[in-house]
Amino acid sequence: MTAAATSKGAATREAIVDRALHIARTDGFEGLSIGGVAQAVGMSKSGVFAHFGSREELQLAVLDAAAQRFTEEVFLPAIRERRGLPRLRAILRRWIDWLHAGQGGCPMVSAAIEYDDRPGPIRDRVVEYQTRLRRELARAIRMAIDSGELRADCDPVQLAFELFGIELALHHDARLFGLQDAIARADRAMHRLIESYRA
Amino acid sequence: MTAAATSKGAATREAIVDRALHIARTDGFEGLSIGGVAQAVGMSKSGVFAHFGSREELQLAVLDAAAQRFTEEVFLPAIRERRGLPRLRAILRRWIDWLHAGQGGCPMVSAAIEYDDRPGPIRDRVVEYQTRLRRELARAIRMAIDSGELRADCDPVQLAFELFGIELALHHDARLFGLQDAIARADRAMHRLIESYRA
DNA sequence: GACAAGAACGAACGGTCGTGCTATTTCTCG
DNA sequence: CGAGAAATAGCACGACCGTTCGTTCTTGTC
Repeated sequence: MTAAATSKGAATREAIVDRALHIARTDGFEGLSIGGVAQAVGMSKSGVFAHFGSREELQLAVLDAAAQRFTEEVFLPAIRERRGLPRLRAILRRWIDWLHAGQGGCPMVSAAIEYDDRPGPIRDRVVEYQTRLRRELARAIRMAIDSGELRADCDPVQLAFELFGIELALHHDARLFGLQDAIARADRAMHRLIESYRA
Repeated sequence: MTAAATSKGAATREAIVDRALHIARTDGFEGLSIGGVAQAVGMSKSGVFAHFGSREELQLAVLDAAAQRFTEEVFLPAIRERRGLPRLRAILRRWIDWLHAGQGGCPMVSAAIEYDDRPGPIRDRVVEYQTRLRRELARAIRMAIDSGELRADCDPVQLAFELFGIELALHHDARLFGLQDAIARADRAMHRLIESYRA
């Protein structure tokens, strides 16, 4: 049937994307090459190529995979926490963990810097994911306002911007200056920031 | 003599670096190619190559040029302001201007993301420049503490970290979401942050 | 076990990459 | 002006790039 016979193909495709994501963490998305990925998964170039049809499609697939994992490891577990500050704190906590989980930098950060000046499908999708991320973060903040834990005059979008900045600085310092100091700085910055918005 | 006869060569070398810096703004440092730069300045590949001896030396020269311009346009003009908050504010002001002055993202930000996981001379120099930047920023903050404008219990390194995060978020949002909103967010965030450390 | 469909391979393509080498042009200075 | 040095061009090289094509091997179905 039309929907069947995808067991083997889908499995190797997943394996390819997984390895490619690993490569993109250190070499960036523009550093992804069909040949390099093929060698990493132990396949031929044309074998890898056949799964995507173009390099750009491979890059998009890797970007999608990165976004999906971020959602699964940062946002989804956090909804087990009570709405409001606990959930917001859980998101920030897991976000920090995410930034230094695997080796190599966050793929979404790399993609944002690499394509912020290059129009095309990849940039479009980066904007889409970053917009969604910021919206979800603002949503969690808004819940903390509604529950009375943050002040009513707190602008969720503004706080989301400021928290995002701390995550970026953490990402930067962790990779360039050292992990432990960066986490301490980020923890303290977030604590100070949230306290300044406390009801 | 050994120190003479460098007029013409140095001039074209500067022109090459200037154009290369322009390219690196949009394509990143890994996007720099001898051939691409040569075409941009209207020279032959080997002509450009002779000035640097390797691609990496060209990349380093571009990185140095970016750092020098940043110092000239952000830090040097700010020392005309009185020590303390005015000078700190001047730095932040010009830093914001710098981020959206030329088209293309900030080369130092690109370099930091591109090489944070790639050991080598380029990464080493990026770390050096970022360390210096953070130290100078902390120095300006310390002056504002000494002058009594910021609280004595303010940690200069911590505040420098937090301000740096806002600049990164500004850079990110300006290029992905739009300049005006990002500047407004960053301005407000910096104002809030500094007020929270006011004596 | 036959057969069709999917998956992977291997070779080849035009192109660009960085890097040498050798001429040739251009500048500099006595 | 002319000698010598510096600057640039031209060409070739091996390697890798993304992509195409035809073939082979594997897989699942009757």
